[in-house]
Amino acid sequence: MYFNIDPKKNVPLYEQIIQQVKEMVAKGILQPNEKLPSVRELSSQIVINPNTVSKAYQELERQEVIVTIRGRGTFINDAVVQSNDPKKTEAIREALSQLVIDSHYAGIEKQTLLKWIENFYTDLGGKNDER
Amino acid sequence: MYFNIDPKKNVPLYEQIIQQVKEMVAKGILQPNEKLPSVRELSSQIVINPNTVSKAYQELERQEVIVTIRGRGTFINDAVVQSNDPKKTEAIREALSQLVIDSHYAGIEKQTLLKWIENFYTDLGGKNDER
Amino acid sequence: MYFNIDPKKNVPLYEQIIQQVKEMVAKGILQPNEKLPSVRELSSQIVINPNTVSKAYQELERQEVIVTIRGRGTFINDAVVQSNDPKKTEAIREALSQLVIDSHYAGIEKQTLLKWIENFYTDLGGKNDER
Amino acid sequence: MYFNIDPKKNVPLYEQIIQQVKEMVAKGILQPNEKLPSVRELSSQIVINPNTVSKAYQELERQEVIVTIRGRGTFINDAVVQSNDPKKTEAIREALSQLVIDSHYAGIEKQTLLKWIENFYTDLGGKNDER
DNA sequence: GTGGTCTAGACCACT
DNA sequence: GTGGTCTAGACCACG
Repeated sequence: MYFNIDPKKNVPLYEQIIQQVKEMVAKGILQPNEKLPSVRELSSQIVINPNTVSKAYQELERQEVIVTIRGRGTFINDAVVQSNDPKKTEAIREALSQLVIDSHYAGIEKQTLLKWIENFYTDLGGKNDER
Repeated sequence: MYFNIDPKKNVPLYEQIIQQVKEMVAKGILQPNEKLPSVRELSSQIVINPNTVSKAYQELERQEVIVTIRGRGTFINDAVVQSNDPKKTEAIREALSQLVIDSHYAGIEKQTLLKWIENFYTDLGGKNDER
Repeated sequence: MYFNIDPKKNVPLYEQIIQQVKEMVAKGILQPNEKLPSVRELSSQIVINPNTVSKAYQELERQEVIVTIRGRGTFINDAVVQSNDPKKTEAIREALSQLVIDSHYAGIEKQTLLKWIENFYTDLGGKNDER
Repeated sequence: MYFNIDPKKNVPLYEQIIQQVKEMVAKGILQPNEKLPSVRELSSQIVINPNTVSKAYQELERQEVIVTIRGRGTFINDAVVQSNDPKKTEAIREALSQLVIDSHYAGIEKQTLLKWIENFYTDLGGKNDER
């Protein structure tokens, strides 16, 4: 459970936690039913306000990535829930569109983008192999 | 020059303007040296405060997408400037990484992402074909 | 943190703030990671609108002189970033050229200019001596 | 009489004319009593609004760089008038101070600045030799 | 008419 | 409490 939180980024701290938990789950670093550190533990580990960690956990629970069992703690959900929400899909499509345009201005070629995507999926694929 | 500004999005209004101008330039809808609507014009067209449009224009000028000539107006820059800024590149790489993870949770397959990218580049490529 | 803002100058207020922060950083009066006054604090201190201070801070952040951490405040950047931007260099060269011509008309001699430059560098050098 | 006017610069057009006339006079390219093009001539030559040229000429006359003789035209003044205005001197000193700080951030070394000044004075010196 | 600057005042997200 | 965004309205320099 190593977090890499950077307050200087303009991504909110709680959002960074969410992203990294989801990333670790997607990559299989965090396994189903594995226990997460408590809010207090994590907040002292990454030197952050407990409320911020709490907010991240609440959002992760809402997204069904983790579940909280009263008195026992928070755990990774059994299975990755795929939302298949059309709104979410459209949002991602738009974000990708903007990313292509930004790449254009940054001088990044299509091949580079495609290669990156392949690599990112390889990272996720490692998880599937272990199944 | 049709803008599609949505105040309900959590993307700031001025950011939406920036994105759409950059998109239109990248797609060749806006040609080099073409005049943009004046701050007042655009602000009344999309029913927004002039200061907000002004902020967008100033940021676009900083990115060298447009140039403003005092007392005359703002114009698309002669050539698209590609920054080749390593920081910008890394930021895009990270954003793409996060996008892949989000796609994973949204149930979007790799093939879909790759197809979208191809399509987006076709939109940009149309500009080159006309040259 | 003493600012000397003069609304009568034709230099914009936000530009005066930028200049003075950069000056204090270059002279070592403001140290890396030091906290700047909050937007509201500074705006009430120098009797100016908060938006104007905000604009100055945002530009300083863009120039990587300061970093802002959400909900916590703004801080001097760890290291002074030297841009080495050819455009910026050329702009300074031109400004210096104009300044020499203006000096000519103002009856300022070359030796005076050279002496002033030496003095200004002594002010900056004091910082290096303390290292 | 070649002018190099760039509307894209954020220096006002009339200011650019003033600067270039003063530069040409200081370098001896324009000699005392030499006739300047009329407002209409110059405005059509550099494709600019006549009012803008007029404004530049008025300011140059105020600074006693040129003189207008009714019905005959405008001419370079007999001698370069050196103002020795303390306010002007202080303004130049401040501008130089800011320029040194900007150089610091742009990664320009003191030696480079000094060398540039020497070069600029060599350009002016050519005039003195011809006297 | 053009953009640039500034003020006053409001609301919001983040910590 | 922190900065970020937006509105409304004003004044100014420039062309």
